[in-house]
Amino acid sequence: MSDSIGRSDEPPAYAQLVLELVRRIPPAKVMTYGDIAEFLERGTARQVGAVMAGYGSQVPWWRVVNASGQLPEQLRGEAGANYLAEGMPYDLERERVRLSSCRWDGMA
DNA sequence: ATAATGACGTCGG
DNA sequence: TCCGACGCCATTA
Repeated sequence: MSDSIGRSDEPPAYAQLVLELVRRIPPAKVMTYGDIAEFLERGTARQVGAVMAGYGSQVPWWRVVNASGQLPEQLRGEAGANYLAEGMPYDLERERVRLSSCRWDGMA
């Protein structure tokens, strides 16, 4: 066990913080990995990426993109479908969202 | 203890 | 705009 709590197989505390935040990103809005780390004042963009890689499937993962408004090659297809479905400002040609108009600051 | 590895980010050319 | 070099930092080898 890595920690004394050793409690079950649920996501580590940090992962839960990230997942909670991702869950509240409104439809047609996104946050970058770096935005999330900054908002939580915890971890770094890389850390957030690691959380998404491990538990992303449990949340609206397509609303978390890199600073270029993109996701890894393999997820672009599925993400694109969601973007179109919720009206996300999306550049089909470059396969990336327009951060200038859909970036969310974390405030409702 | 050292090195490689990532759903990353900034900067310079 | 695109791309490579670096910096970053927990995790894994």
